[in-house]
Parts: sequence; C-alpha cells; structure tokens
Amino acid sequence: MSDIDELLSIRAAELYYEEDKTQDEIGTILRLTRWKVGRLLAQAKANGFIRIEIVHPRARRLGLERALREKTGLTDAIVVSTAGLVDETDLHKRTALAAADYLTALRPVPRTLGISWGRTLHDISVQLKPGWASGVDVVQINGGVSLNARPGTAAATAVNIAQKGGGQFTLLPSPAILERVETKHAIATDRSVTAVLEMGSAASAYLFSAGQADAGSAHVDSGYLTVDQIDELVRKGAVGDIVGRFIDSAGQIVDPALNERTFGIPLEHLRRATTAIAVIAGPRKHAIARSVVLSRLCTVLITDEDTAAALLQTP
Amino acid sequence: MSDIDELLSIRAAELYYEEDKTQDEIGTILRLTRWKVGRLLAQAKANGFIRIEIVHPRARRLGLERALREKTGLTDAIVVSTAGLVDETDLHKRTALAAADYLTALRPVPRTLGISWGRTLHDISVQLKPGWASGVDVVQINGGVSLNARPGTAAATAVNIAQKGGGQFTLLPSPAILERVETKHAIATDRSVTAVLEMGSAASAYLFSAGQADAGSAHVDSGYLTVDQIDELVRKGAVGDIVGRFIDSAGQIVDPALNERTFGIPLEHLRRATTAIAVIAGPRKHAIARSVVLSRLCTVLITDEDTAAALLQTP
DNA sequence: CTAGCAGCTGCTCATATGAGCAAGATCGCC
DNA sequence: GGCGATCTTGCTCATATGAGCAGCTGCTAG
Repeated sequence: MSDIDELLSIRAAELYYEEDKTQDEIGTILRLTRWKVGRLLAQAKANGFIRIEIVHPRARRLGLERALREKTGLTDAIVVSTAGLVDETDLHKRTALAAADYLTALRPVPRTLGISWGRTLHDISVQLKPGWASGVDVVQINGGVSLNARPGTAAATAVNIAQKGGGQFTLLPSPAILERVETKHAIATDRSVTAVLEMGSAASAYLFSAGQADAGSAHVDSGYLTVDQIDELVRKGAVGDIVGRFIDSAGQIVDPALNERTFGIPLEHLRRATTAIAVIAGPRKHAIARSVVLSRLCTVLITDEDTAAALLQTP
Repeated sequence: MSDIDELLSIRAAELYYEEDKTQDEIGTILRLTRWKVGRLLAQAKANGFIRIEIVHPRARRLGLERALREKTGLTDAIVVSTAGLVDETDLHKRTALAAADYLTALRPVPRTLGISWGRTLHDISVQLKPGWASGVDVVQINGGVSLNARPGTAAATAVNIAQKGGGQFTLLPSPAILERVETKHAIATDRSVTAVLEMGSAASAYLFSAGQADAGSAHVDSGYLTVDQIDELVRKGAVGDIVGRFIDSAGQIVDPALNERTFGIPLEHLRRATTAIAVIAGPRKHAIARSVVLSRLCTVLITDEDTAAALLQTP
C-alpha cells in the first residue's frame, strides 16, 4: 500500500471510530468516494492499525481459546483478557471469577468435585456465588494441613465451595508432604484416610491449580519445603507442582522419593479423568501451565491471555 | 443495567468484535433476538467496555483536538496519539512528524517562517520532506549559538528547513543569553543583527517549541545557565522557557533582568502573530504547555494526548 | 385490586456497509 | 512505444445495522 494511502486510512479510521462519521461523510471530508473509504478502513484493519479491546473483568479472548483447543486437544479453554489490568491481584481475581463462572455453568453438574487447595482455589471459593449448584459434594484430593501459614485455609476453601454449592465436604486429614515415607504409609493405611482417597479417586470432576517451582512456591510458605529443596528440584528439571507433586516440563514426576512422601491422589487419576479443570494464571506460571497441558493432566484450562499466548508459541 | 445483561453484553462484544460474527449469529448463539444483541452492544459501548485505539505513528486524537480548540480558543490543535508508544524518543518523533505534516499542509503558505531551535525543532527539520514547500524563507527568532554542546545544530535546523522548503535562511548571529546587559545592547544595535530581528518580527508565521524549567533544560546543556540558576528561576515561579525566555504559569516573564540579557524577538510579537505554532510534547512539559496556551503565546498547539488531557483538566 | 406508568421487547423501515464485477488506469517487459 | 498483466476504481446489489414506534410486562400507589 502506498504511503499516502496509509496516511489516508489512518485519517479515515480516526473519523470513523473516534468521530462516529459514516463512510460517506468521511468521503466528503477527505474528497474520496465512499467505496474508497471503505477499502481504506479495511486496509487499516488488515494492517493491524485498529486495536479493539474489551475492557471488563469478565472479558475473555475467544480467539486464543479456540487456538488452544485446536492446538492442544483440550476439551475446553477459558482465557481471560488482561486488558485494563492494574496489578497481579487483579489478574488472580479475574481468573478466579472465570473459574467460578465456568464451574457454575458446567454440565453435566458433577456429583463429586475433587479439589486441591492454595491461593487460587481459595479465590475461586470466594468468587463462587451461594447456590452456584445444588448438591455438589466436595472432596480434597491432596494433603492440606498447612504447617505454619494461615492454618485452616485449605479446609475453609473446601467447606466454602461445598456449602455454597449445597453439598457435603470431605477433608483429607493429612499433611501435604510427610517427613518419612514410613509415616506416609502408616497414615495411608488408616481406614478414615483411605476412604477419602477412594472418594477423591472416584470424583466426577477435578478442580485444581498449580504452583511454580521457585522461592515463591506455596510449599515454602506452608513450611513443607525449604528454598534449598526447591532449588534442588529445579536442578532436577522441576517446573512446578500440581496437587503437591513436582513435575518436569514433560509432566513426569521429578523426585520419586519425594513423590512417595506426598499425600494425595496420584497424577494418573487426573490424566484419566473426564473433567479435570486446571486454573493456572500469572507470568511465573507459563512453564508449569505448558507442562500440565501438554502432558494431558487436564481437560480444561482456565488461564490468562499472556500465558495462553506463551503456550501457543512453541509446541 | 442488570448484572446478567452486563455479562451478556461482554459475551456479545467478544463475538462481535473478536470473532466477526453478525448480530444475528450472536443472537442464535446466546439465544437472544438480534435486536437485543444490538442493544447489548450499544450498552457495552456506552459503558466504555469497548476501547478502540488506532495504533499508528501518525494517529491523532480528533476528540481532544476539538475539545482543546473549544476550551482555549486556539485556531488549531494537533494531538498525537500515544497508543502503542514504546519510549519517549518515539513520542518526540511522532510529534515532530505531526508538526512536519502540519507545516506542509499549512495554507496560506507562509512567506517567511520564524523559528526557534532545540531538540524539537531539529526533529521537525529531519521529518520535513524535501520539497515540503516552494519558497519559504526561514529566519531564526532567538539567539542560537550553542556554547558547548553540539555546536551548529541551531543553525543546521534553520538551514535544513529552508533548503527542504526551497527558500533562503537567515541566522541570528548571537548567543541565546548574554553575560552582561551592556553586551546585549551593543550587539542589538549592530546593523546586521537588527535586520535579522526585524525580519523575524515581520515573519508571516512562527514555529517554536518550549523547554521545561528543570535540570534537564536545554539551557543547561548549552551552557547558558547552571542548574542553580534554573532552581532560582523555579523559585520565582518559572514553569519553562519559550524562545529562550522564562515564564511563569500566567505567561509572564519571571526574571526581567535575565530577560533583558536574552536575545530574540519579544514574546509580544508571538502574541500578536496570526500564526504561531507551538510544538510542546512530553510528560515534563505539561506546565509550560498550559502556560503557553492560556497566555495566548500560540495560535496553534501541536502536542501529545497526555499533555492535551492534562491541559483540559483544570482551566 | 387496578389504573397509571416506566421500561423492555419485537417489530418495520431507512440507512450504512460489504461482496463482487466490469471498466479503466498503471505498470513492467520487451 | 506497444501490449498484456495486474491493480485500482466506481458501480450494483445483497446484507447488516440503527432509529423509531406500538404493544407488553411488571411494578407501585392509591
């Protein structure tokens, strides 16, 4: 396109989009026929000079959602827009809202919902409206007794989701990671615990988040792991954790010994699930999101547009 | 509007603007009539959820231009968009480009153009296309022999503009500010100098920029003033300088003694001019831009959208 | 209970816009 | 300088959209 046409297309776009003039009026102003104006506007669009953003906490990026579904084979993908975002808290809120909306609209309504815990799940439990479902039972799928930070939040999350959804809740009475493998095995044989794990393994849908493998990991806050231990995991290839288990970029368990001491349903149950909803958003979670999606740990991904775009880059 | 309608309007907007669906198709998807869809889209627009930006170096903000003209009585206002801007250099380039475009399209074509000097004017001289006019003579309106930094740029600017415009150039052979008032008067009586000043005073149009009053002032770089002297001027109320003369927020000379030693046409000549084009852009120039416009030192303002918005805030 | 009213809905009709096509302009290539 | 190839232009016609209006719904105040 000639330079003069490019300039004209910008002038036309200003009059069309900012001043709400018709193409005919623009033609009169710029001394062009209205067809020429139409073509200039089409060029401006084609050249990417016109950027249209939907600025709203509930705005989604349908194009990215479609691209994700097609490229990765996900059943569903929800991508929240980052337009007009002020800070990362805002991003978390939007993602949680999208997850709550998705859960509310999910059909068939799950009989039993297996959930993990953490900041993301807590946010979702807050965003869910009372009465979002009627009779959805909630069961924890990984150990959730926090060692030092905000005790009880893991339990509160499950309770909240269940109560707002008019169902029962079942907690997994165990830490996320045990010191000694013998303790793990001892607990795992307790009848009250195996019943919960069986219930979790038979859940009709799963809802979980993921943590990145760095000093900001929730495992560090909760006191289960030290920063040094995380560093060691990263050296072994860890990109993050999912329901408490650290995986590499291929979705494989990084440290079998640690995994053995980790309490919760095995990752294979997620891989076999009909509905496994992963909610993973934020700039530090690109790697773990990619791993979860590519290794088919989820059937549904709820994320932000930057993470989605990163996911679409290489695979 | 109800909450549910708001959500629907966002879903409709996504389908309309991102997926290029017709309102009728959206109606089928969302189980609404196409008229309802049209109304939802209108609401989304009215609520400001739809943001349309024209991303292009030449994009302007016509709405702000009109508001500026109406509120301040300027003959013309050019407001360049900051959409998609990467850094401040980019902003300077866009503004200079807009000034060059404006000058090229200016009718009637000025016989003689009085110009100041500085980074902005230099940028404009670069952006002007050879042959932008035929036969426009250029004359410097304030002293421009730089003391230490990049000697000759002031002259080069004038030469460039004149040559590309097919006209003669006339330099003002004097420093911007003289040490002693006696020297100023001595120079001012020299025939070769008075001729230039007369020519400058009779110019048919003026093109000038402005400097902010802080340590980054061009006067500091050029060696005419020290940072301490600028601080002193600020204490007296200076917000910036125009053709070398420091003014306060009301457009009044701040330091009469310094003004007496400053070489160039008096500000009153700008105030009486038919066409006085001020090119002032950048976050640090909001105060001086306001002063110049409100005290009617220019008839045309070329600026960026942030400065324009700031200008429209209070007055 | 019901008259009055505000707001919403689905429609008709006028207008704005995009697709497609034939004629004209422009270009490069010899 | 001639001549086909390609690009651009102005058009017709079909479609999409917005304005305006009548009827309906639901709500409130007597």
